[in-house]
Amino acid sequence: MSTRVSVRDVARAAGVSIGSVSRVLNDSGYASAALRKAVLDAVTRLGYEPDHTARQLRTGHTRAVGYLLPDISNPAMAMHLSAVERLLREAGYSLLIGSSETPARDQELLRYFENHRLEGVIALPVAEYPDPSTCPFTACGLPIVLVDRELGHPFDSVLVDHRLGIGQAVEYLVTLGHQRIALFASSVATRPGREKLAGYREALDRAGLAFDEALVYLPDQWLESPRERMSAILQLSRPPTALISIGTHMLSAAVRVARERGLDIPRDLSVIGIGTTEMLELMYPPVTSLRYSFERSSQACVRLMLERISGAAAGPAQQVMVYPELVMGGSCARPRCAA
Amino acid sequence: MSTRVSVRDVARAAGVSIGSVSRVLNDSGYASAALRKAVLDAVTRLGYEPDHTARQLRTGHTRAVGYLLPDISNPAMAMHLSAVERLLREAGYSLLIGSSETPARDQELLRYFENHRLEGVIALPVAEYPDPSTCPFTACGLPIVLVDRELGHPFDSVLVDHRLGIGQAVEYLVTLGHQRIALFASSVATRPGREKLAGYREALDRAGLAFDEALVYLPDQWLESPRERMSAILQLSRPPTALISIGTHMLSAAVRVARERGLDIPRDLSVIGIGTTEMLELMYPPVTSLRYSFERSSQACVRLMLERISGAAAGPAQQVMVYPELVMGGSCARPRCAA
DNA sequence: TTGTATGCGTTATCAT
DNA sequence: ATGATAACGCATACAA
Repeated sequence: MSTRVSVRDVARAAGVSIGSVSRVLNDSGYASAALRKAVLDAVTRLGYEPDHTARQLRTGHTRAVGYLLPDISNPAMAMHLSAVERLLREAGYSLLIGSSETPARDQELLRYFENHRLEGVIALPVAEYPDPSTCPFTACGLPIVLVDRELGHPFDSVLVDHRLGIGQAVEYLVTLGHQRIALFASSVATRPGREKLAGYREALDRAGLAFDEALVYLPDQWLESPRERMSAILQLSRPPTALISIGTHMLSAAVRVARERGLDIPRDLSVIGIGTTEMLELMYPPVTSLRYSFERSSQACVRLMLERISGAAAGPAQQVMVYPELVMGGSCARPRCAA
Repeated sequence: MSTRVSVRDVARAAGVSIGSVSRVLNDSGYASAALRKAVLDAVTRLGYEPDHTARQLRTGHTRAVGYLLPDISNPAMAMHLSAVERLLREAGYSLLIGSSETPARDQELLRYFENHRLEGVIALPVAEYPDPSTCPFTACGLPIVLVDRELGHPFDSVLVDHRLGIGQAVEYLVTLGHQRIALFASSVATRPGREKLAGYREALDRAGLAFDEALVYLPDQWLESPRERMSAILQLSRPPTALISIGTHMLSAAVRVARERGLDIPRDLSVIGIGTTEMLELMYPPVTSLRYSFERSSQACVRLMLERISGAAAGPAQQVMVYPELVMGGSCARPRCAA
């Protein structure tokens, strides 16, 4: 591999100074038409491409942001990542990804991002830090946009209104006549699970239904699998007639257990999924589900990030709320023996 | 934000020269125990972190590789990406991702990666370039590892033996008594579709069955949706009794059409999916499917890349083959009226 | 309008 | 064994 051509080579070939080359290429300062042409000709002739590393060292900006997430292979996260990457690239930024399965990795990755002089971090921390003084995000000097997480200290963030969404789902099921509704969601250790549980309880209250702990599965650790829990729930003296569940894994496990027991969907069990269409299309009947737009969420993320980087937003942390909607499928019906 | 601490600050605080600081930190050259301690103390006291950009400019290596893929939100690709990211990071490298939906973007991204001085590129090009002289990958000076693609010019690559996999799937169905087997896969414009078609034809030949073009759907453009095609296929005078299909989207669409027509799986239609467990678990009965290990594929990718970067592999391009296996579910049965 | 010179933070090559 | 200094490729303040 021959050594790359630099500004110096271009300057020599064009018979001008390196300063002039730089000025023409960056449209900074004055440059006569003749000089301009000479430089541009030399550039194309030599196939010059500026070295990003050197420019970076000189100007101090990398035009790159980091994306910290617990698990890239999670389909929902991958879709969000995908949209963010596209939007940032359109804005001239590139994306460095880092997966952080543990809180310790959060800190490590943030330091890594800082040392690489990234200009900001979009993050879905795997855990929330109750104490701001030990929270690595608080300590990080970079602009940060949180996705559906709360970290005590106020950060720019894009939040999904899970509370509202679950409320709608529960109300819909109640309208159909359901009184025993199971909820499978993620741990209350992070915002999505916490808000879903809150929305669930609020909606039950509004409907005058009792909250039954036995019907909710919000695993902190996976001591008990969704399969096991679903089995136990179906053996209750008063089993649920409806299920609201997140994601592909939990939902598929729960539904399979139900079907293995001979239950028909929606005749014996109504089901509402939470997630994207794509994955849930596989089920038959198509599952009624709670969805929100990744596109909108990603746009908000990128907007907040760019505003913060450019300094357009210098004030306090901003929150953007994204609203889910209930998309009707064929997985819900009136319970068989409505009370 | 206060200005960062540099080697100079550390040197001053430790009462030594910047050269000594660098030597201690990089374990290069000599350093007495006393000097060593003084430097290390100053480093921790000031919280010094080396600037990656400057180091990069000086040493010429970025310890970063690019990952070029058509679509991050594709679950299979996301899983591969996820594993690659983890393995590379363990080896001290970071990953810059770039999604390229069109061939024009391939070139743009590769140039981008070159200018950013990445040390290599792992790529799943969206299209294959028949003419090596117009292939941007051939022009790219960086080490390249291709994932399940062939680009004429020999590149390091990790390939899946789709031909073998489809062969197994067809043979299994033939053993059950099927004679009309439909195939839904990606376009023959890239390797996966091409190899699948080849494996399909070979297996039919071996079984003494005729190839019927009407039963294969390998869309180049999506002029016709999987739904439409499946509808047409089921209206044939001799409709298929079995279906082999890739991915979540095609498979779910095809299966849904079949079910809407009242067909039962596996009684009226046997189904073999190609992809990962996770997604296909949603179906009931669980779908028999062709799988290969993303972990193994990713490991091979990273190994090839690191060998090429380190210079350990200086010879001709290497190919690593990954073999799929048929995982039994409950979506296949003998055809209703076996000939 | 253009050329020259300095510095970004490191590493590495020289002296000492 | 350690300290001074050049150079990586670029942008820019300043001189011309």
